[in-house]
Amino acid sequence: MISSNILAGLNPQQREAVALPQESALILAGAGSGKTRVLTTRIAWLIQTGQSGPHSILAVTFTNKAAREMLTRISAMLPINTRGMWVGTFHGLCNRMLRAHFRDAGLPQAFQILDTQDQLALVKRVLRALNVDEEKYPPRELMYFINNNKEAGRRPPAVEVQDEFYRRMAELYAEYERQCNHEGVVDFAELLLRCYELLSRNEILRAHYQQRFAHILVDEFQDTNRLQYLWLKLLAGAHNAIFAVGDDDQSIYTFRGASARNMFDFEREFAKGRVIKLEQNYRSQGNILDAANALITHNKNRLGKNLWTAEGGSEALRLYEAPTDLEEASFIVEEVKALRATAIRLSQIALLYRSNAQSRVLEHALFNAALPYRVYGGLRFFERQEIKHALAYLRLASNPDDDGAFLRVINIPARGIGGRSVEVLQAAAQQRGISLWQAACSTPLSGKAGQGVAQFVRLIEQLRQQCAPLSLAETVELVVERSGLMRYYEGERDGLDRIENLAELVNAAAGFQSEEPSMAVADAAAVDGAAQSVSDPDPRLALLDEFLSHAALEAGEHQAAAGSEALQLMTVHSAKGLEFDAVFISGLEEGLFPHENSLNEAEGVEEERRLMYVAITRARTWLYLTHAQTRMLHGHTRYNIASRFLHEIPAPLLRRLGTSGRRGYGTANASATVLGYNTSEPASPWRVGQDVLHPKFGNGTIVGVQGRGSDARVMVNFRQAGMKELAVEYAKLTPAS
DNA sequence: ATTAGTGGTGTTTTT
DNA sequence: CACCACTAAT
Repeated sequence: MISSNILAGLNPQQREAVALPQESALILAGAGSGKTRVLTTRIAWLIQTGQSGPHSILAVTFTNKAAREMLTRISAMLPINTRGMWVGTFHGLCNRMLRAHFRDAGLPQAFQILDTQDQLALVKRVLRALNVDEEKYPPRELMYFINNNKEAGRRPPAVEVQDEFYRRMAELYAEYERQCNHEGVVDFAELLLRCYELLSRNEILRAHYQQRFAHILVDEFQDTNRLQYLWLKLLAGAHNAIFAVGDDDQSIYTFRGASARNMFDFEREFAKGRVIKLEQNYRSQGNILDAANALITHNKNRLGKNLWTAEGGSEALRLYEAPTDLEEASFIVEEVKALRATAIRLSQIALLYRSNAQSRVLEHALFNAALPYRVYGGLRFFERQEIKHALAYLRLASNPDDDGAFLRVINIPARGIGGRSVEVLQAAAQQRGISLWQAACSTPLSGKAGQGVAQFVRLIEQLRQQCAPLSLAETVELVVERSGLMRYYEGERDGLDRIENLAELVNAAAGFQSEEPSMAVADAAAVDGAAQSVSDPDPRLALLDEFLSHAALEAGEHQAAAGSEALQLMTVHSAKGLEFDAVFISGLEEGLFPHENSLNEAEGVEEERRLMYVAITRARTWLYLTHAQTRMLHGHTRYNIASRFLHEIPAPLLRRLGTSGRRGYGTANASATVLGYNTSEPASPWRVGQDVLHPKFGNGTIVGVQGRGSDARVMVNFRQAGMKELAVEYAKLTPAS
């Protein structure tokens, strides 16, 4: 049997999972237990044993990285064309389906996708158009409100309103929707909801896809939200098998609506008891795994699972307490150099942190030490200002009713159209129920602004015509040139980088068109018996729209050359699914990790702990845990105590490195300056780590001190009342043991 | 209309 | 600190 090749090297549980019959099942797979391997091998096995063609397989992941990884691995196992398979993120797959059936979904062919920036801008525009008080209805909050509701599958009428505030929020949600439909744009959540509604309302399409995808495989199932669950359920119908792989201990996206409930529901509704646990870890050495296991047992809400490894004992975890964040960074630099000297590749070393803001200090130190590094996250390629400008022109060329794109570039480069003129256009558009573009075409303005608008209209019209016969790369090149963006940045201060990025955008387009022949046409044509849903998309325009979708959905993950020998810097969230020989987890401080915003939420700390669990289990051999006594944040020095998670790791697993750990308090003058204290001043009783009693809030621990003398303020974490900032002069604090 | 400068404010994590 | 929204000066 050929299939024995594929199954070789798997342990009994993995093998059982891969070769399950065609029924739904839940695979509870711990970190490093070969989850991705099982998933990809399952696909290969289904195909190789002739149980399924590539055409019948749909695999969903959460990140584009994971999707690519999966395709690579499948191609390595089987010499087949993976084109027939649907492999991608929920958003990517929904987009693909909506592009193929835009008419049935009630969308214009050239519908555009809003990223978070665009969405927030649109929300603000809606609020402004209605003269809503932004103090009372903060744009951000409205955006979350909209997204949360969509992710729960609720359109405005279905929103439960308890009070006036939420009644109004629901109204604004409806207004936002109206505007989106007008402009032909969809946000991330809309992709999912719209696709779900398309399938649930259109029987022909639903039947088609249900018949097609006999095998649905889901990675990182613990991260699915309600709507995604319902979407899967719809697609599975009564007969298809869902093979779901997940780990409740690695659920770190509940803030985005992910719910462990889905795992319970799935087991009940689909798997019906077919649950396989993968508990053998092939990644980490003993001590690292012991630390992870010990940590996670502090969580109450678990399905229960314990990882073990056949690997023997190992290096202790290394713990380092730095006086400042700067010294934490230089410690890391030194250790990285030492690791490199023992022939560890830089690309096998990761520096992890809780929030993106922490990367600056690290980057600075690495730069000075001339260590090559690569930062994931932060500002991505397609989110850069100059790129967004260029994309806005492209969007207008495809869909001129996109008001967001219109506003972004109406006066870039400057055409003499100021806020005043834009307001006139907006008023005209609103009054007549038309887009800004239509208003610009039909509203005569006087003077310089009028000329500017006319010039802009002509430019866009020219672009639309001239692009028609061109390839994607040529289109992008033309737009970048003719829009005047190149010239505009030639005159700017930091324009050089931006010009390079614009050139890079042309390259990206060239790469895209060669590797991504338009799918929408083929997908639509593949639906037999649904002739009315087959639209007649112009393949060239479709390719431009696919490129624009790609820009929104995949914001350009690698900006540095992938695979280059560089240190890997990223947040813990983006490290999920990856593994490294050596891992540094930095900033292990109360308030940072666990993040202070999570302390007030009911399940907040448990999620932070899962996050820490994810971080620890990224490491194969070496794991460094670092924290700093003081840290610059938001322009202020903060005084932090060690993260509770450090106390939850058994002491014998840890080895303290370096200093006395107390350096910086009172001894060296340099440190005293850093701390902002005058060394001659008597030590204040209010110090980080001090337990205190407050008449109203009860017992707590000081976690931060700011200022001194009568201005002094302390941050106290109260056991009952949570975090409070108090002025020492007024708060009746007493030291407690 | 555009620019520079100011002051106030907020902030996790990501498709 | 960094991003904004608003104001004053060109």
